[in-house]
Amino acid sequence: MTSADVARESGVSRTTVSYVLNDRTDVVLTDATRQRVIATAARLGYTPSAAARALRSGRSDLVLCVLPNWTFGPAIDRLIEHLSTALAAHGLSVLVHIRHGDRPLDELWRAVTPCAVLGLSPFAEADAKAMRQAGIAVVGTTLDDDPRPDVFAVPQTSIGALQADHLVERGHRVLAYAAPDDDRLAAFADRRLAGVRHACARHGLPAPHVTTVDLDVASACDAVRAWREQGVTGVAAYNDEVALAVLAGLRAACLDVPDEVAVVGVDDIPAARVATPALTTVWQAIDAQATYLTAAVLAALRLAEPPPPQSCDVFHLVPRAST
Amino acid sequence: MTSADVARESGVSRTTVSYVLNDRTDVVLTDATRQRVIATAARLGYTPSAAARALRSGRSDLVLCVLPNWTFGPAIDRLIEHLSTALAAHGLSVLVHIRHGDRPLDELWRAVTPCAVLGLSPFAEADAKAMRQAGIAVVGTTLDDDPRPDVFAVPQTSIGALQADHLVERGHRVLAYAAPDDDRLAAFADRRLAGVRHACARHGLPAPHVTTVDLDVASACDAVRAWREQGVTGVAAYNDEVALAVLAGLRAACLDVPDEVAVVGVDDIPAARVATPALTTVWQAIDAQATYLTAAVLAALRLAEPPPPQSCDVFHLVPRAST
DNA sequence: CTGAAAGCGCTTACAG
DNA sequence: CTGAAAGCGCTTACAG
Repeated sequence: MTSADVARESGVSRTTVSYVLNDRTDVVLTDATRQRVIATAARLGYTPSAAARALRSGRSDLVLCVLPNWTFGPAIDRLIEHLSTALAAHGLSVLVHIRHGDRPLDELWRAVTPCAVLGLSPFAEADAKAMRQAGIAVVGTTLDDDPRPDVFAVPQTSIGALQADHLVERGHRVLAYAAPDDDRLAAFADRRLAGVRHACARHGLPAPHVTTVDLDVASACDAVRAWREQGVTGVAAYNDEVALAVLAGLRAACLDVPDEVAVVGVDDIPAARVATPALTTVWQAIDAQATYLTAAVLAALRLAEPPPPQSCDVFHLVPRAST
Repeated sequence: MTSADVARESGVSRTTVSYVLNDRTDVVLTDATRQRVIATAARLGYTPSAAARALRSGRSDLVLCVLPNWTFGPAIDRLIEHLSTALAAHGLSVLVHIRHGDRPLDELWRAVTPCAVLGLSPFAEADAKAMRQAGIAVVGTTLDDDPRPDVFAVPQTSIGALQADHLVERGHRVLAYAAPDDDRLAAFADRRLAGVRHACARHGLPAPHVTTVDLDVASACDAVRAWREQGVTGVAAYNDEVALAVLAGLRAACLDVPDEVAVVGVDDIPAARVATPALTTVWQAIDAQATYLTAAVLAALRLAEPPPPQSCDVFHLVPRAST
């Protein structure tokens, strides 16, 4: 089933079929011809060969979304869903690739020949350059603020700052940071910790006590006891899972939450809401992020204007009983 | 950077380059020539054009993995990671696509021209047929037992049965099933419930009381009260999130776990271990599943023998304090 | 042992 | 308004 079939069946040339199906308004064709070709193509169930098209034009309708190797949260899931839907409206299909190990990225994008690559974790500069040279639209991600329109900024420091500010507002003066026991998360954890640290300095408080907390009660209990000896009363956890472990540790150590120690997480996972006490957490406006990302991809493809600068307002604190 | 460049630089024809780079052992070439071509290709950083290759051969090195629209758990995440690594050893790249809405699948696979499509939720028969006709290796999934080697069976009923058997073993005679409030999960929830139902019948117990439980305390509390009036003492929850909500409901209703009511979940998410009381749950042997899937894909591509029949032993009960 | 040539299906200058 | 032809980069019979 090729464009030649559609041409023969419609009584026109392949050229005309191509013009019609690609909606080339700059070339003059009778409406009757257009209708006929479209109808024939539909009747025959014709789909242009993506391989041939990619070979010819050097690009495809595929958007490659490269994910880092950290655990998917429901957030990423929803982000991709939004993105897929929005880009589908422009005839683009989103394909997700989960990066693992240090296998070279170029093998992949060369194999896919996407029109755009969207990295949800930072790219190596060499990779980004190579892709751009190959004519691929590149949208990268940074964990910090970044004004460039082709960079998606998820300012992790803001998350940490939000957590710390909230604890300070609740009257806590000695804070701790509960870090995750997972190397893949280190880059994120470090940025969030930097946010907590910065906020402490801003409020004239001592630097936060940093402890790695495994996702089990014993580890959390140890951490809690150490913190108590240091006078800690407020804990910012890397995410809700770590925060729930901390809550369990506090329970095991018979400490009252939030009167003796307050805890704040990040993500607002379902378990946070039904924890005892319900967990205060930071919620991300995934929809707003997805909208920005979509606009950034379309702009990089010159299919739309550059997106308006990203709103800083993508994080919200959800106060609950744990603080 | 094309194969012509490599040919010129190596002083051979494009034919020879193609033979060497595709490891055609059936054609006789001097070792010296092979070495030279390989070295030149490496030096020039040559990567064959996937588009041209796909156009020529009608297939690519891409394996398209189609995911359903339900929330990713860490399980899916790890499954894909295993799969990607194993298939990469055969020169195949895994690309993930998350299906949403009812957008037609054929648009996607025609655009990607993968050599294989792996569905992690069941395919429509028409879709599977169309893909096979296009020469694509298809590996499907079913929620039930299935002996076919090109079908990945995740017998959801076994999960429900495992939960129910455990509760019965702990002495419970009146069971409830806590269903999720998410349409996308209905197919899974129904199969798991069928497993619980079947187990109850097998043990000569009344059918389980089925209640939808939202992920909040109020909803869970209502469900718990209703169950108590029906004499329920054992609850099988769709997954750990629902189970944690049930635990919260029981706490709100001042019922003791496990003495008055026992709860068992599915997935073993991190929060399950640190819940109060720690949540009994069902754990899936993702590694075994990934190994089977890999073998199934390779077999469908005729790159390996059909995999041995799937072990039924992919689920394990993790007993903790909640039962 | 190696090379010239055809052809995969498409798009697009160019010539009617 | 429409068609014949070139060419994207590859693989593979076929002819030396």
